[in-house]
Amino acid sequence: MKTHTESEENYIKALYHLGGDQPVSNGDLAQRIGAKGSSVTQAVKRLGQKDLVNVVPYKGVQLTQQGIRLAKSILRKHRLWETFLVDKLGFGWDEVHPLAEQLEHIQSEELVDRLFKFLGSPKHDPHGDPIPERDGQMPPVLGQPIGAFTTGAEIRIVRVEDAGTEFFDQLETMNINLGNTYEIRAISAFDSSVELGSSTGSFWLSQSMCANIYAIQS
Amino acid sequence: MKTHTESEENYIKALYHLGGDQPVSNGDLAQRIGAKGSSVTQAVKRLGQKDLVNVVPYKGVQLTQQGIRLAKSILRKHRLWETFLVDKLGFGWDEVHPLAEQLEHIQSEELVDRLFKFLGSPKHDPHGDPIPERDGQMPPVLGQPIGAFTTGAEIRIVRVEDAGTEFFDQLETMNINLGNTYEIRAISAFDSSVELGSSTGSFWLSQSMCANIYAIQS
DNA sequence: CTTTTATTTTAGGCAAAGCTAAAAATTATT
DNA sequence: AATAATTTTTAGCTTTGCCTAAAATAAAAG
Ligand SMILES: [Mn+2]
Ligand SMILES: [Mn+2]
Ligand SMILES: [Mn+2]
Ligand SMILES: [Mn+2]
Repeated sequence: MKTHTESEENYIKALYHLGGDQPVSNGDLAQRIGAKGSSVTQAVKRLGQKDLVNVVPYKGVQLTQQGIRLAKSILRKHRLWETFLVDKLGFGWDEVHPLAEQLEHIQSEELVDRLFKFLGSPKHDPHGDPIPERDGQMPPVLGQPIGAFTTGAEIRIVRVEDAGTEFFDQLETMNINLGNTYEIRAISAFDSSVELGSSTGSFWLSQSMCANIYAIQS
Repeated sequence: MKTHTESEENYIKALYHLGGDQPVSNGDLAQRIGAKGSSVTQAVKRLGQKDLVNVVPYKGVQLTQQGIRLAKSILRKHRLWETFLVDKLGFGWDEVHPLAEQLEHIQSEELVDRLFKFLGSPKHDPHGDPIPERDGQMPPVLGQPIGAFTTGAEIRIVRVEDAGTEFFDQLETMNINLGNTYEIRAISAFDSSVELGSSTGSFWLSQSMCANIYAIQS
């Protein structure tokens, strides 16, 4: 197991996010990384020499098996650290991402294993995203958008999209958290907003809020 | 509060370790960092431009007030993370230093504050070294070398020097830990080794072991 | 099937951080 | 005080990682 720079790891993670095992265009990667295309061309050339990606000039970049393995291990660390920050240190789920962006680059298998156990061997992070296992297996991606249910359904919130600070703020002010259960009271034929009900009352959720909140039938 | 590179922070920490607020020679710094003198000359020039150090060519480098503040904040993080790794994740005290060397560079005041509280506002790290306070104040440096006590004294181990893996291994096999209490049974006039006694028996400690173990009268 | 537009790569620069080898300054020794 | 030994600095090179501007290629439009 060689050791990689933070920049390299960020490229690998971006590639995994954008394409999984499929090719990704130079432009998309540049956008995601926040660098210019020319920098990306260079960077992926370096990654190619380390057999982390296959590069076809003008066509796209694709993670190798080795690259995918690395991507998952970084994602595992990212999501474990987010879990630590929320569960143990009491951070809000909107605050943890930038911190995990740093912590995910700490290198130590031993540390990851111990952290995992310390957190109670979690399968999902504070946003409900699956935490890759040691061996690279992925737990299920949970839930479907709230808008996909029908009136009368009893649902439990299991995942939220990372849709920016304002979205998380809105969740907070509406007191919506993972694990909350609601009944679908109504779905507006006009604007697709949804009325959720619980023991404490009911409220309406806009379509764009609903699109970023995932639930399962409970 | 600007943000610093890992390399910069390591230079600052090395300067604090070697000289505190006093000047440090290029050679000593190079040795500590593990780089060549020429690289160090360049590096401290950069630090000088950021007002973290004062450089007098051919004479030495000295931390500024700002540099000292930074050094302490890094040391605080280093020791808090070591405490976390030992107290919460169950690492051995010989394993944590290299990990803390990475974790100390994570930037977030909020994280440090929360970690500090989570750990129970500790004043000393797992080796007994003082953890700088938020404001830069230093808790006392505890204890004196075991060889400094006289026969009959009741002592409690409060600190150990970082004298390498073999030293820590020896501590482990002898089951010596912070907080342990002993009676000084004898001090050899021949080789300055010390006989320590407890309820479970007694044993001899070599002079070089004693020199790296610090205790207080209890 | 050209021509225009958009994307990607090349070429040339720059800063951080390291290296080696040579020059300069300091310190130690006759 | 002069010379020898040690330490420090300069000069010149390397790699990573990012930039801008220009050239090359691919994709879209006419
Ligand atoms: Mn995240
Ligand atoms: Mn990252
Ligand atoms: Mn340490
Ligand atoms: Mn460090």
